Amino acid sequence: MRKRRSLAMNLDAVAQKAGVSTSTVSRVLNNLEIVKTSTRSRVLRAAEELNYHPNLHARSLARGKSRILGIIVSNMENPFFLDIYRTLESDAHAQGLEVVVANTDYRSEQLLASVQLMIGLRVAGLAVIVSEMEEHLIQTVGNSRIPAAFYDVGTPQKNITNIRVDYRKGIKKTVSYLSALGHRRMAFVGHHSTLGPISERRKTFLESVHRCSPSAEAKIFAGPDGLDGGRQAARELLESGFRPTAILCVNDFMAVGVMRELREEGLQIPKDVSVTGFDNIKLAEFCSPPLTTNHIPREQIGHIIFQSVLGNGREQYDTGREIVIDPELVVRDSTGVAKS
Amino acid sequence: MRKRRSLAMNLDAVAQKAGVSTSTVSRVLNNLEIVKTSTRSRVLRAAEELNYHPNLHARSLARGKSRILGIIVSNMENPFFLDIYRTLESDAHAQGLEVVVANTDYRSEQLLASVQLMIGLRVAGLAVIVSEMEEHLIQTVGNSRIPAAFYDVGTPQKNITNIRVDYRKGIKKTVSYLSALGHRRMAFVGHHSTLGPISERRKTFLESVHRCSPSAEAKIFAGPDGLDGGRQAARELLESGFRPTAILCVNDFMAVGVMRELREEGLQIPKDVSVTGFDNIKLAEFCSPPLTTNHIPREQIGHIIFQSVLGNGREQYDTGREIVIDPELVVRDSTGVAKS
DNA sequence: ACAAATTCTGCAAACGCTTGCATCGCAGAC
DNA sequence: GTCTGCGATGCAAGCGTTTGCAGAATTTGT
Repeated sequence: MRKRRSLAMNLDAVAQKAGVSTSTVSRVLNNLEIVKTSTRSRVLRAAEELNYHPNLHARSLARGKSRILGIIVSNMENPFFLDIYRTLESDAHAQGLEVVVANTDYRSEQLLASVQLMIGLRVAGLAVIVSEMEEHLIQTVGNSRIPAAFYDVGTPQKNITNIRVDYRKGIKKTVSYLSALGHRRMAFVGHHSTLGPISERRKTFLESVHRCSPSAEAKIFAGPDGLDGGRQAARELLESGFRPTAILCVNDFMAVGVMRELREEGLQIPKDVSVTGFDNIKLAEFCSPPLTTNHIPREQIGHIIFQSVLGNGREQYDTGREIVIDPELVVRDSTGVAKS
Repeated sequence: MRKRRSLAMNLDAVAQKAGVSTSTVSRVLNNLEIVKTSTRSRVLRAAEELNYHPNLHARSLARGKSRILGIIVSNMENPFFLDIYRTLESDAHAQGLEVVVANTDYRSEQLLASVQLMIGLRVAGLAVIVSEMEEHLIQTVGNSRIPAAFYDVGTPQKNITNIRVDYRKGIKKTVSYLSALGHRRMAFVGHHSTLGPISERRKTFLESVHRCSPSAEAKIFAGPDGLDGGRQAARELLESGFRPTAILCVNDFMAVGVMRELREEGLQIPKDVSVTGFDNIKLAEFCSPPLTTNHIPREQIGHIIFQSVLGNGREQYDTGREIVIDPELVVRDSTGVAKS
C-alpha cells in the first residue's frame, strides 16, 4: 500500500493547524451553523494562512453530485450559440452553479466526446444546443438520468425537455414577404449540417417558394457556418450563374459573410439583391446595411432551458416537455423591392 | 455509518457483471496492455451493456490530478478572446485534455470565483486572458503551483509565464500613420477596464499624438466592451462637440460599434472620419468599410500559451518567461486622408 | 513431470471530502 | 452532588477510482 505522504493542501492540514478535526473544518467551509464562533474564525484563519482551496473533485465525489451545469454547443463563434450560453451562464451563477462548456465544431465525434465528458462529470444538468445529433446519443443522455434539454433536435423523454423553433413558420413568412416585394428568383444559403438532402429547412424553403409563386426559381447553396462560409457560398452562387434577386440565409452570421461577397462583386444591397438572415443577433443591427432577419429570442430560450433543467433548485425538474417558439420577422434595410 | 447502497453505475457493477475485480475493469478502461484479450472484451461488453461512464471526479481524485485545461477570459463575446479560446481548445483536445472556460465579464468578483474554481478543480494548467487583474489573485495562482499563463498582466514567476502585446508600439504606429495622412484631431475609444487614469494605453495614445504633432488635439472616450459600448462611446464623442478626423479604438469589436454610430449620424468613413481598431478579428475584414487595424496573432498567442502551460505533456513546464509580441498595422478602407 | 519464469488478476489502501452517529463538556434542574 | 439536556465536536465509513504488491494462472524450460 502506498504511503504517499500528501504534499497537497487538504482538510487535514487545515484541521491540524486549527487544532480541530476535519469534520469541523468541513462544516465551517460549508457554512453549517452548528460551529462555535470562536472555532469558526480559528479555522478560517488557518485556511487562509495555508492558502487552502477545497478539492472540488473530492467534494463532488463525497456529495454524490456536482454543482455544474454542462453546456454543449456546435459553434461558439456564432453569436447565436454564444447568446444562449451567456444566458445560461448567468442563470447558473445566480444559483451558485458553475458551468462547463464544450464546443463540437459540428463534428459528431467531438459531440460524443463532449457528452461523455458531461456524464463523467455527473453534471447537475445538461443543455445541448447543436445542429447535429444522433439518436444514439440522445439515448445515452436519456439513460444517464441527468436532466437535460435539447435544442431543435430529438423528442421529449422523462428527463429530457425539447425546445424547438418553428423555422418552417419563419421561412414561410420571409418567403412571402419577399414574394410580395416581387422576388421571383431566390436562393437559400445554409451550412452543411442544416442541409442534408433530408433537411426540413431545405424542403420548407423550396415548398414555400413554390407555393407563393409557382413560377419562381429557387436554388440552394451551402458553406461552413461562419463569415467565411457565407462568403464562400455566395461566391459559388454567383459563379453558378444563378442570379437571384433575394438570398435567404440560414442565420445572420452567414448572411454577413454573404453580404460581404456581394458588395465585393459590386452588387448593391438591397437595390440589386435582397438578403435576409435568421436569429437577429446583435451584429445584424450593426452591419451595413442592417439586416432583415427573423428574431429568435435567445435569452428566453436560455431561461427556459435553465428552468427546465435546474428549475429553482428543486429536485423535481420540469423536464419531459416540448416547447415550440415562433420566430418573428424583423424588417431592416437589407431587403427591398425586386430589381425589375 | 451509512449503508447507502449505491444506485449509480460504478466500477463495481461492471466488475460484477463481467465476473472480474474492479482493478481489472479499471485497467481495461484505461487501456493498460496487461489485460488478457478475452477478459478485456468481456469487460468492455459489460460496460457497454450497463451504459457505464466512469466518474471523472473519482478518477481525478485517485490520480491526484485532472486532465483539464482551465481558461479564464474577460468577455467571450469579443472575438479576440474567442479566438484564443478556440486555439487553446483545439490544442488541448489534440492532447486528450478537456477544457473548462470561465467568463469574468470584466468583473473582478467573478474573476476571483473563477480562479477559485480552477484551483478547486486542480486543473492541469491555467490560462488567464483578462484585462482586469489584481496582484492578490496573481499571488494566489502563483501559490497554487499550477502552471499558468497570464496575458497582458502581471510578472513572471516560477510557475507563471507572461505574454504581452506591445500595445505601445501598435498605438505609435497607428498614430504616426494617421498623422502622416494629415490628421490633427484624434480620439481614442476604450472600454472601461483598459482605461483607468493610470492606464498605459491611455498615456501612450496621448504621448504619441503629442509627439507626432505637438499642436494636435486628442481626447479619450469609453464605453463597455462590445458593439453597443462602441456605439455609445461614439455617441458621447459626437455629443461632446469634439470633431476628430480620426478615431482609434481599443479593439475591432468596439470599432464596429463606433462605425455604426458614425454612419447613423451621416458621417462617411473614411471621407469624414477615419477609424482604426486593434486585434484584426475576422469581422474587421467583413464589415463595411473593412477596418484598418493592428494585427495581433491570436492563434500564435494561443499556441504559445498552451506550450508554456502544458508543453508536450512533459512534467517540466516551460513557464517563468515573459513573451512580448508586436502588433502589425493592417491598412484597409476605413482610413484615409484627413478632411481639410 | 516439476520448477521457474512470465502473464494476469485481485486485494486493499489511498485520494480529499461529507455526514450520520457517538461523545464530550457543561449549564441548569432536582 | 448527581442527573438531564443540549450544543459543539470528533470518529469513521463511504463516495468511485487508481495502483503497488502479492498471489494465481499459465507458459516455458529441462
